[in-house]
Amino acid sequence: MAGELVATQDCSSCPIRHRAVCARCDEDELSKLNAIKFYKTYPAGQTIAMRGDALNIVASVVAGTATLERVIEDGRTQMVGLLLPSDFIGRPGRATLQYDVTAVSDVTLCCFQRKPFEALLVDVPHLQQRLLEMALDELDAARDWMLLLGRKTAREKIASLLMLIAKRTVHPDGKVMGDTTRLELPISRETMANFLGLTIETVSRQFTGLRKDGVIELDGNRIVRIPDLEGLLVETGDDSDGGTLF
Amino acid sequence: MAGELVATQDCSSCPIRHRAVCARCDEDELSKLNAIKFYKTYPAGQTIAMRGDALNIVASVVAGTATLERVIEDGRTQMVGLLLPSDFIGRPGRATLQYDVTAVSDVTLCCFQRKPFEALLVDVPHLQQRLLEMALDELDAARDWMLLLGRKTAREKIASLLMLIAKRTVHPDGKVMGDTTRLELPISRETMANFLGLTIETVSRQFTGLRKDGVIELDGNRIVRIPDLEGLLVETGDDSDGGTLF
DNA sequence: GCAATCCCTTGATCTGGGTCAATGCACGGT
DNA sequence: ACCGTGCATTGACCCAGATCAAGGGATTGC
Repeated sequence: MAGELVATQDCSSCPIRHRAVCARCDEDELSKLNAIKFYKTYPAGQTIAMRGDALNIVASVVAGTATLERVIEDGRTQMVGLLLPSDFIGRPGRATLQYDVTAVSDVTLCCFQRKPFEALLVDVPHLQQRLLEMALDELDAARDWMLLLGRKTAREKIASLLMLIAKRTVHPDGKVMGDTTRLELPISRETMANFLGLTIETVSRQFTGLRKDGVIELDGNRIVRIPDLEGLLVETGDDSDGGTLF
Repeated sequence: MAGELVATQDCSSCPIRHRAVCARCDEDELSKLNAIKFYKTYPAGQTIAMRGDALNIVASVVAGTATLERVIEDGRTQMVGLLLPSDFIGRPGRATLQYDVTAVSDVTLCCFQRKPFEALLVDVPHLQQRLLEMALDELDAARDWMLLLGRKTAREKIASLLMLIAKRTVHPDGKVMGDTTRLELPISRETMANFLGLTIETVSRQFTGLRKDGVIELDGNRIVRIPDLEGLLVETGDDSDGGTLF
């Protein structure tokens, strides 16, 4: 596992506190977490870990975007997880990794040594509980994603992806979407294709299609404006309960 | 939630003990589990629970096959979970159900009241741990499934499904596949289609295709014989690490 | 024995999205 | 300024799998 060691910081300032493992810890527990914690950064494009690697850390994403991918020998690739800030990597009780983990943008991870982390789990029940909650959330997300992969059309897939990114985009003012209709796509066309089970050509065509139909506006190829969110939802065939896809 | 109440049995004889929640319990813990436990059966085809239902139990599948499905308004259906004996339904901390649960064959569930079950989790850490393990297993399975849905061809999908059923089929002698090449499919063509993100016509055609190519033999439409397991694996493009799809 | 279902198969045809190939940028390096 | 390299777009064509439609057994009830 490559990546540059950055610094050991105090967990109380950990940017992921709001959603990740340390959110409910008291001072004592925090100091224990701090003792086994360190930060690493990876440049965009770098492989963070490969399928089959022994994984002796667990980590939270602090900044940037990473992906989990399954690859068949012939090169076909399916993304199986999109890791945005506050998402968790790795699992207690599993020594080896099932997927390739890749940094899509520059990524900062908040890492914990796996062994002592697991030991801590035994002492701190609410950590275990938090991990279970996160695993169940991921499971729900994975299942919504399965609906998308198995039954949605290319256009619906793109629309769902845009909605997903919108929901997970935190604007400088701290608000989440709704107020703004401007999105920065954190991933390339290829990454989207691997996410959606499409080819990059189809992704590209769908974007131009949506643009020509006036559903979205493109500014460069990473900025999307969605004037009429409702219109997009209609495209999505969205279950409107919002789903749990991240 | 319909279903006929069967009997309250002693947990030590619970057929799911080997994989489900009570596997590591001592006598005291077992008696606590027994206090909140009861069995229910559902006839084939019956809806066990609908998306949005308040779910005040959790349960293990003791016998039979059930499915978890996500349905879009226009009728498109994607199965997101296949529940075979020893699989677990429901989740602590979630009051409502995200998916439709349907009995495919006659199903017997070993049910626990959700509230007291959750209370028990707090007292019995290894139960919590077991649930986390199961959730992570399901997550791995879901992710393999995503690869299947997003990137595999119809034939590969069928082959993967057959392998999956083979792995989960327990023969009367207690052995799992390998020794036998004869499978009983627990699900209909339609259910398979919803599993694989295909139409029933395509599923049917793939079965005849595999038969004509000599890869499988059909006896009726629920019995499959696979003379050459290797041949099927070649079809599958199987990652050969076996994957974790159930 | 005869409908009526249910589930499955098979055929004919269509089409969404894949494949192959060319072109268009935006960039960093020399 | 000029290339090279890495995305993204666009076009032409094709094909796996969907769709539409017609039977083909089993099983059940009358």
